[in-house]
Amino acid sequence: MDEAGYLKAYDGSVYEKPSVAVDILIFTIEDNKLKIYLLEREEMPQRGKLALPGVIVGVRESLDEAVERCLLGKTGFSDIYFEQLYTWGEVDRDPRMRIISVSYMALVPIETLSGKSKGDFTNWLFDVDDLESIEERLAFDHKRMIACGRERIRNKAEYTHIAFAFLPEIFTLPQLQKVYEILLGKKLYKANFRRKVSPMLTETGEYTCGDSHRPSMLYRVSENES
Amino acid sequence: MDEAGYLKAYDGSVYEKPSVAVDILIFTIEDNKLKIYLLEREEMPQRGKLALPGVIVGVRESLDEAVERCLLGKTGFSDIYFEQLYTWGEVDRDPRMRIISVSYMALVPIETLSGKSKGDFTNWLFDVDDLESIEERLAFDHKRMIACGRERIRNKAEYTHIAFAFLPEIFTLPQLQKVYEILLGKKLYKANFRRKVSPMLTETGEYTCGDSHRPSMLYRVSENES
DNA sequence: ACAATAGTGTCTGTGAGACAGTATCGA
DNA sequence: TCGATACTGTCTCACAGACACTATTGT
Repeated sequence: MDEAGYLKAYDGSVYEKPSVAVDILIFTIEDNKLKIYLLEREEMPQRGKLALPGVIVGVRESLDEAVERCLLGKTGFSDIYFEQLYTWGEVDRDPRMRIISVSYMALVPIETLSGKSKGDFTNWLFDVDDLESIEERLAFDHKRMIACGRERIRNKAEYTHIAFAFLPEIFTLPQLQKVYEILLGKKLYKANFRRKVSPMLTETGEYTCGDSHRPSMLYRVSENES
Repeated sequence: MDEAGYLKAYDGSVYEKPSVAVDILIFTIEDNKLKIYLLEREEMPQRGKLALPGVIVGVRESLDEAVERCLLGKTGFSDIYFEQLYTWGEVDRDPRMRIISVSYMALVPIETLSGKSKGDFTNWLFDVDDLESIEERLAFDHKRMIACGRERIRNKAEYTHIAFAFLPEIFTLPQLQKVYEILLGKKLYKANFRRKVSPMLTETGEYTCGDSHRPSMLYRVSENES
């Protein structure tokens, strides 16, 4: 019934198919800013413009597998948290051909990126809350995709634990608070914040040191949370 | 570069493409229950099983246009509220061929459905909170799609106004409360509920009558809301 | 001693939850 | 008058917000 890209209907007629891609919004926190990983396009059209990493979905590959293939190829990592965002299906969103894009977002601690990196990642990290400055350089409809991801992060920071995805296993409460403030885009009160998050954390008993001020206790996420 | 279903890569090789479909979860409220519209499949495979209405997305048609085409074809209506839910991309979710499904949910008042219906709709409406009883009759992976939609409704009922999509323009507060109770799956306190919703409603001044008890004021959603 | 940041105690106001009461229809 | 449902008043308690206070490091 399905032969290599054509769809044969019951009346025998044959239809063209759209292509399907996944595009990935890789977010991280660097210099107290929420940043996104973008690549400079090397091919026409839109050559030189900034684009999300993405791949065409193969016919024998699930969407999640395509995401993992893309993440592994672009960053050298597997084992990264990601979730589906939205599927963009306008006819003319890509000038080359009809292509439907399933967007995902991945959240990574900056330590992971710069640690085993191949190539210099930080050159390709852009402040998400200052997109205006690179607005003209963004390819296709990737600007609104990023806006969509930014909103999702803001919302999910309120009622889920995505903030932890930006931190290593062990972290301090001031670090965690800073992440929340960046994701939510507003200052928080220390005492209230600590009351709120402490029930889901476990003390390690260890402290930071060498900071020329009072040390900070190190925590990890409790077993039953995460 | 793109010829009728094949994707030609830069090295000249040619890849097969997946097909793309939209599947629609049409929800309504009937007999104080949240129900979903399902069709009995007339073709193999899974003939006789219950399936969501859906269509294959054409190459010159956006996802939203495909949804509208499907809604119009199955229900005879345009102008229905719908939103995208999730995109399902496992390789073997359909035994016939590789097909990626973008699921949407549509919310309609039962009056709209039964009003200008073509055919008897209520025969195809199933209680969403009693899926176990028809679990074996559900086609493909449509059961988990419905579960996904059910959850979305429960969540969005808390912080958005989707409840109104199930009601006509004019309604009473007891009616509205009942809708919320069905969507959330729990009883609410009358006084608290009224305090919460009344700020976004406008009184019409009209009342219900003939009900053998105290009449109920009729409301509509205020201009700046909805 | 001082700068700097970590961490705590406590007051206040708002709002959800719970429940008891009053109002108004048809029969 | 009574059954039934619409609608209102008010108490309590938990918790977010706000702010002032104490604690502990390096220099």
